[in-house]
Amino acid sequence: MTPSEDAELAREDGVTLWRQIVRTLERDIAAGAYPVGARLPTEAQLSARFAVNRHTVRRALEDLSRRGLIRVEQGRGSFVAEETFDYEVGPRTRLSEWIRRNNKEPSGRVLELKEIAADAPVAAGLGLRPGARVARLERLGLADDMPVSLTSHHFPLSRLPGILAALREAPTITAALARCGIADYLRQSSRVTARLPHPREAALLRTPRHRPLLIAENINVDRGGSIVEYGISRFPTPRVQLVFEP
Amino acid sequence: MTPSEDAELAREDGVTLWRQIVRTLERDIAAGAYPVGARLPTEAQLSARFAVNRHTVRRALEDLSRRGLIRVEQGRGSFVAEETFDYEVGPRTRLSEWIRRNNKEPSGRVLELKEIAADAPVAAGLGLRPGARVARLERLGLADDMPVSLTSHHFPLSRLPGILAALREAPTITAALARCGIADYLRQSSRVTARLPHPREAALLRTPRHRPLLIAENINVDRGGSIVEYGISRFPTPRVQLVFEP
DNA sequence: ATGCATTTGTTCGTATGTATG
DNA sequence: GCATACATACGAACAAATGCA
Repeated sequence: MTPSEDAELAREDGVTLWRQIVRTLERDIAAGAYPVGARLPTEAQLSARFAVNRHTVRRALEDLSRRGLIRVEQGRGSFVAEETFDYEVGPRTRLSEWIRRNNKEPSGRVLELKEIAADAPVAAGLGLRPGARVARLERLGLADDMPVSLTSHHFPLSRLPGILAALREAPTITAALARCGIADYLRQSSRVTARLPHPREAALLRTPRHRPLLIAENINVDRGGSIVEYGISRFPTPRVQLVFEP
Repeated sequence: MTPSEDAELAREDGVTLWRQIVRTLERDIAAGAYPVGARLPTEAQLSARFAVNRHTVRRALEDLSRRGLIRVEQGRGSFVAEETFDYEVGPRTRLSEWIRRNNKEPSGRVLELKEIAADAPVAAGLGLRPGARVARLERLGLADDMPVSLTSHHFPLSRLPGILAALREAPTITAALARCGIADYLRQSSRVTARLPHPREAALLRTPRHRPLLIAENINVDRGGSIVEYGISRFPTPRVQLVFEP
């Protein structure tokens, strides 16, 4: 499938040039000339193809971008928008289940697993005092090999002495907590903010440096209400969006 | 309280100079040497104080800025970050009530109020077809004259024919909906993402252009479950954070 | 680390067509 | 017909982000 050959634009027929370009590109995308994720021609190429000024092309691209059909990245180009993941956050949502519901193959890569002393934010999240011993697990979440999350999990070693060994052997956090006697746990609260990624985060999550991350700090409690985990998750936008339903 | 007198940095001790500067400034801020909102010394002054190159100071300031402890403004200086608002989002949270709970004086500025044709996202949010008539209210939310939100509210005119007049006269959305017979409404879902602000948004919310906004799309329903409002809220980070509790 | 080429983003200015009164 | 206002379109130059050698 190739882009429309007929690039002739009708001037002075009551339809603005940029709107005609929008229609043409929309047809090309719908017809599969530019598949999902593919890069469109550069603005310079498009302005040559349609024999208009680059501004006119930009206006058309801006319209397509606003309506979510394409995504424009400075210095890289314009791309046909790909599917986004809606992470439906509920009290017992588990990342892997959510990925599976989206018909993707979940996987994870452990980046770090060790015992550390809690710094101020971690201590506050776990309700401990700074310096307390905690287990930290940093993990990259993937859906069909596309990174969707980067999470630092923290577990209080005072309450869960065997968690380090359990995490080394168990495939998931749910399984590791079960080995430590936590049969079930619930999300008590989620604090959400956003910031630009550090270079390492951008590389791991395969996202441009100027594209913000969603940051979610989660506190998970056992059935008795005691805190068993404090996690800081980083999600690449707009690839991942969080959906909260009461 | 004055800044640490001891500005000596240890070289070649395994901790980079900029990280030592970070620690020193963190201590100074925590100790109240630089109170909230105060301006830090200029980069030149700091580089003299620590006897390092200005680049090294900048690296330290960048780290503090990333973590939200300070806020750097081109041409003005660096300032100790002010208090942040945690917006606790529940099924019946109202922005003005939340601001009041934070001991701030809520106010709002109507930027736009008119009837428009629904574009695709708005139509999807309201469960209408594109082109349907909707009322759109754009409003800047303020807490003690500090901008905390910029929201585009959309109301279906088919269900709420009198909403435009009601919004012109009523001070709040809750009151306007009450005039149209909606005594109560609930948040059905919130979709959260993030992006960098447009220039207009940055100016209105008084936030730097490289600081991301949290974007929350909310769907509000009446007691019967019908959609009465679809809103797109933009919150400046890290001044505002969203907290979801089930 | 540095520079370079590529690409999008922004801001000037200018000209023209269209709708309005 | 004329004056005005507004959106459209074009041109040029520079800024900023990215990727690569």
